[in-house]
Amino acid sequence: MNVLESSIHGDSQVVINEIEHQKALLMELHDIILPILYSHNDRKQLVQQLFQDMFSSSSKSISCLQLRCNNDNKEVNLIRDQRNGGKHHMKNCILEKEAKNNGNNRRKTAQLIGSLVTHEPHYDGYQWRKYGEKRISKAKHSRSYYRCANIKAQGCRATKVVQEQESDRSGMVRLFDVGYYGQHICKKDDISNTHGFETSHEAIPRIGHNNQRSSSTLVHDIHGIEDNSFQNMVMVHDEVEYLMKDIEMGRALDHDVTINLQDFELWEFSEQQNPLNIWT
DNA sequence: AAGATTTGACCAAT
DNA sequence: ATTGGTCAAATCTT
Repeated sequence: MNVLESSIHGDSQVVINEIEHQKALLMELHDIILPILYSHNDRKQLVQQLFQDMFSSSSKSISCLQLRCNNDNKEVNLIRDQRNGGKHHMKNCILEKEAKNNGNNRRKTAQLIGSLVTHEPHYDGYQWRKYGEKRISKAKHSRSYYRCANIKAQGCRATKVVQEQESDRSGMVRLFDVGYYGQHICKKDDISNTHGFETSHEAIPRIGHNNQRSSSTLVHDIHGIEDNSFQNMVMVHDEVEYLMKDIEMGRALDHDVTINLQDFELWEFSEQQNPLNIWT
């Protein structure tokens, strides 16, 4: 790994830290402002919605960055293996083994390839179809099971499992554990409806409010960018759009965060191990 | 009508 | 017997 690559991932960590910092400040501001507005119910609702939108937007940015880093690492490793003619063969063997196990679909056979904790479990750049939900003993929230939407068209057998965590601060923050199983073998833009960056699953309902969205989180018109040599890459430029929106918000809150657009494009070629340790 | 989600049933693992 | 992952019919949405 060269110095440039190292600095690129370092930058992404800096951005994540800054956004986390913004979120913390937002929470503080939220706790200060809400009590002041106790007698102005109409404004209070609006302000609460604005806070919710800003918080949600920051969370999306972090999710994007985290997943981005992970996908880069996986893709880069794959490309390196292809160059070396080595581990890639092993990967194919694993996939074949998974396919052969098809007869036993009642038990999970795909290996866990990663997990993360996020506020936006449905916002990871892939399209998923829910195929089950289960109440888990001793857990407050049920667990949801999703398959890649490309299973029919391309036989992509990737799945993910989402479960909301029980911890909760002030009712405003909801955290979800997301586990990813099996590698994506699909090209994402083969799905008929690729306008949404989020999964087609309905968005997580907002707490203590109707589901109307303010202008800041209105429908994002996002389209995937496919690079033949980097299939399954997430949509770099669209993430940058999101990030720029969040940076604008950061400026509004008087936090000076700078992002070099070129850095994000360069991530596709970096070879560093996961610097964030988000995949456990 | 087609596609997506919900939900109870089924079944393997423990 | 219990748990949790998956199936598939029913239902909902577009």
